[in-house]
Amino acid sequence: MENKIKVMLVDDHEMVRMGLGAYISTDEAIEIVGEAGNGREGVEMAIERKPDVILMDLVMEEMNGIEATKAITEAFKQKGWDVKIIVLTSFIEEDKVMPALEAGAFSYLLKTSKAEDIVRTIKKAYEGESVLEGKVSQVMLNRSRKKAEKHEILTERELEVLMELGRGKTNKEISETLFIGIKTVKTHVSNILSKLELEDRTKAAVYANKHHLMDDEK
Amino acid sequence: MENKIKVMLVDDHEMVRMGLGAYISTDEAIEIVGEAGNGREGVEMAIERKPDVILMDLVMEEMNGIEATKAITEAFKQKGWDVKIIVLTSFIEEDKVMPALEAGAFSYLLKTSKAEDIVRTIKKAYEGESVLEGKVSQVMLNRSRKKAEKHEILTERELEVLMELGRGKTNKEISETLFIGIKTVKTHVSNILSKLELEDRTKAAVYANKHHLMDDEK
DNA sequence: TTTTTCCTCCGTCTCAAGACGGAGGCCGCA
DNA sequence: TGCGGCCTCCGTCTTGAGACGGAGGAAAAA
Repeated sequence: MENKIKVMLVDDHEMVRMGLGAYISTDEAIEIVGEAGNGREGVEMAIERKPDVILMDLVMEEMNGIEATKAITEAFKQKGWDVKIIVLTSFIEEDKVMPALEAGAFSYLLKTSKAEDIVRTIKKAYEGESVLEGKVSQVMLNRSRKKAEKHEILTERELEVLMELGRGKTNKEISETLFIGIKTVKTHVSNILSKLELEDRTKAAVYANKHHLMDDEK
Repeated sequence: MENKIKVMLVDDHEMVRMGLGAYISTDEAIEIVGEAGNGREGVEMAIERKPDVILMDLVMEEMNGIEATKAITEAFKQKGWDVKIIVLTSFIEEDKVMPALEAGAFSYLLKTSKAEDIVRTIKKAYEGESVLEGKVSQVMLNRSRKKAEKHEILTERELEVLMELGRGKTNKEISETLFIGIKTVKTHVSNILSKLELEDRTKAAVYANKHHLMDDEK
């Protein structure tokens, strides 16, 4: 058979690559054309070997799966090639499902999946059919339903203030950080509290932390 | 050769078990005597098959790796048997390293380890030599050095108050929750702030959240 | 037993916080 | 062009927060 599905593995766990490789290769319709241990390698190898399907881990050093996915889909689009990327991850990381799909991931599977399910997903992906783990679609539903996250009704500036609140700063400190007057900060804080239906800055700080609003720097 | 090292795998990722199994079995000195997909199965199977070494994942449904490790070491100790449990996990989960070792884990490896390193660790464990991933020992050092986690110098009562602070409560609310006077709450808060070298309750709330002090109920 | 530590409560005083009202400037949209 | 939303700043007023000092009781340590 000439037209085997060319599959590439990108995962920093050697044993996972071995396990996947071992099982997948037993299927006659599939052929492993490469294995990469991190995102960067994965991107280079993908461009070099033009696989049909890529199994991509998310958590990796050097370059994570989401960046790699984005890089590969962009590169392939430029060249007019086609590839289906299946994200394969250890557990459902809420905040990574959507970014992964936005980056161009085609399917989303958990590593706890049975080997035969993975093979089935590869074949379906090759045929153009997307597979999302049951729990994944639930997460997406939650997203779109809970989309009315309270803090999304805040203006940009108020959100900045809320982030500073989340760091535990006083009005004075915030005014110095954002280069505005203390009175202005007070106004923003008041608006934030009423919009979020909170009583005081402490509750706002807790809110900001629980919603991971300041995960950028530190 | 009769005396092969009897190894058991406990991991809910089928492909990891396959990968490990495939590689390990190629070594003549080692024999896989069982594979379990969660902690409970693992415990039962361990008691039934008396392996010499167990490779144990931490994150599993049904019963996690730490509980399983504890259960197995206790059961084996009662029966006078011996077993070395090697924890094999995806990434260093700070809070789980120590509990795992306390539960009786003998070695601690990352899944990013190369297959041959894992085999080497198995053999060393069988011979009684413990192997800890480099980063793991660093974590332990950090622990013992940073052991002076600020909030550990707080009295029990102050810690309770800090937890309420972390939930964003006012002095009045705290006084009602803990059935003490507002003045008393103020005293505690003052002491907490000076002990933790913080300026106000908001910073204390952020501190409590960052250190996951109220992860019990909600 | 004496001493220390911790939890409890009281009052006073100062100041940051927050509510409320008002106002000017900028920008996008109708 | 005019309207509305947003960011900015001002003042006044009330109150919760926090510092400071003092004190009693219970329980553990010396």
